[in-house]
Amino acid sequence: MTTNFDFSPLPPWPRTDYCGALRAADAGRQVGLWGWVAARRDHGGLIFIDLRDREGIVQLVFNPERNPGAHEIARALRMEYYVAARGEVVRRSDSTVNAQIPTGEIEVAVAEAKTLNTSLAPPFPLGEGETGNEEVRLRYRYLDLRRPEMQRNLRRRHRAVRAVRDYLDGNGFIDIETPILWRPTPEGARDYLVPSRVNPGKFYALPQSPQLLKQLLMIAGYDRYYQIARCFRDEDLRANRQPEFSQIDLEMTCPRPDDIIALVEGMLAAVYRAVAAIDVKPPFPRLTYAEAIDRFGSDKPDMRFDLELKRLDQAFAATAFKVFAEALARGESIYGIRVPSTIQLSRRELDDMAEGLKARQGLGLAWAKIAEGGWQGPVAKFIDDAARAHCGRVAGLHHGDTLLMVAGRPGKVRPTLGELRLQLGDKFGLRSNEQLRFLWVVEFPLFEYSDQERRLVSVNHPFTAPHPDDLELLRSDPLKARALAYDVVLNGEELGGGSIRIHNPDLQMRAFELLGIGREEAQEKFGFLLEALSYGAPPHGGIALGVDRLAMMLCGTDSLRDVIAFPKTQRAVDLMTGAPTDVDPRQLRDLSIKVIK
RNA sequence: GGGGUCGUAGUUCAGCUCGGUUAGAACGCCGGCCUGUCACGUCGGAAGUCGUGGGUUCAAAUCCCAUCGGCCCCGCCA
Repeated sequence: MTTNFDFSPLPPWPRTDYCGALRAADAGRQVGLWGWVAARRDHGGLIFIDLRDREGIVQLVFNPERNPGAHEIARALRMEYYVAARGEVVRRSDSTVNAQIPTGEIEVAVAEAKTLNTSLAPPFPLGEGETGNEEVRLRYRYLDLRRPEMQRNLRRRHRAVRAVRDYLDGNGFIDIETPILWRPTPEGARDYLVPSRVNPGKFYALPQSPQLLKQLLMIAGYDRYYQIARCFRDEDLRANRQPEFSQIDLEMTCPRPDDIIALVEGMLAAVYRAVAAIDVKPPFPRLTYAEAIDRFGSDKPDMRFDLELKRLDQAFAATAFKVFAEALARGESIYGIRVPSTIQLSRRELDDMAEGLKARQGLGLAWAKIAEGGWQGPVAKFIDDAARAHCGRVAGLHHGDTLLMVAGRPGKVRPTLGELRLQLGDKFGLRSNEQLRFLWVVEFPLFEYSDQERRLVSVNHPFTAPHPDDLELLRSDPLKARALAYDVVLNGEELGGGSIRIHNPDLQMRAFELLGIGREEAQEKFGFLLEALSYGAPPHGGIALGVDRLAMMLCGTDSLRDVIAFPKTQRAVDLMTGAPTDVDPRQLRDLSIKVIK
């Protein structure tokens, strides 16, 4: 710890430029620079300092003969000292140009320098291309954020958000803030609760999203609303999930799904243009939910590669292969994946794959290599020519391909093969970030059955409008009813989702009933919504997109922590500040809260 | 709640299978020398509760048990 209380006044010269912004054209100019010492090369006589600020680094030269005062200061400089320097930009001689850095054609001959602050030796290197242990990086996040990569990531995120704001503003959307202290909601993720001191024993909840608030803004007549909204969900973390995150949240009156889809396509195109100078070309392809599940085993398929699932029930309708015949007799299905000849799976790899499926999913894997002389593999002999021909047609088999086959309930087989498909994609380098494959998944089901809760639950949320063609199904077979909901997917990552909302109070009440929310509970928890819908609520709908995930894609990283300034660990802890922490008993008393352990 | 993986100098890592002298390397740090380096060079030096606790053993970084923490995944995430 330093005991030096010299709070240096600022130097008498102004900062004229950013270090990293100087170029050959600046030669001859007198400049003032402030920055951190990124490298120090002391030749005993000449001293070179790489000075870094947010725009990059530039080389400072301290010459003991020309400026002994400045040279004396440079001798004491160490890594990460914060320094002000004044001097002339000079063109480097040909032999000393450094082509590796943007400022390499010039350097600054320092006439005067001042150390504005000293620094302890940094606990990890802050240079380009260096990353340390994430635990240490998070503990000293303010140093980690000095690293050029992190500076780049956060500024890309900034540019993306700016492009979104410009685009939505240009389309007549109004930015309106909504409360962070809100009310707990049944359904959905676990709420973060905030105790109310003024109302002992009562709690606010942090919003999981401003869903109902933006609906109320539509009812209130703002017509087009957006917000970069902070959302909170008290669920376990993942590489792409933090407990607090940001959404581009928007809502408009009287949209058709196509209107929202076109709007978002334009927005994403604007973002990619502004941030990455990449031309993404709407319209994006669309798949229905049913098709996505059937062909890719996922509601957010990665479209960068093929390896589609193929239903082979027909091919094996009359098979003598006992395992398949019995599965079909049980009403199960057989799905296959054609692995093209460009991907050669060894016997060992196939065995490992089969073992994995057996152990984790209890599913058996059958496979066959399509060789010149016919099918080869442990089960080939059980599969007759008719079935082979049929598989060949359905899956488009060629010589050299491998066909993977699994029998079981579609509800189990498809997601399992969908997962296997992604593993194969990873393993064989088919998921390159060079490609951008956007996709809309539409016509989600309105409800699904929750084994855990033993009731219907919303696939999207309880305010999602049913497809107008499926209103009758709400009575007869609600599980078959489709929703006016749509998700936008990029490279297998869900970027966002939205829907047309219910604007009729009776229909909304019907939806609550189907979810097992009785009249009384609905009134208590959503009375304000039902009431608002009764006052001339216009039809409305919208969407929300994850800002953090979008930033991840734009930065080509696979961790959300790389695009969030102060993220939390997997156990939802902030390693820098130690939050969450114990609190003073007095605070708890004020809140009428007793902690039980 | 569960599975996997990692934890050794400030940092990155080796050593751990098969227990045995003083736990090594590189980078960083400190000091000397050095006027064209840019990962400067060069000479010298300091630096370790081997995550923590317990056990086995004559002896534990190494084997066993528990525990804490980082990361990845399952469950969870309307």
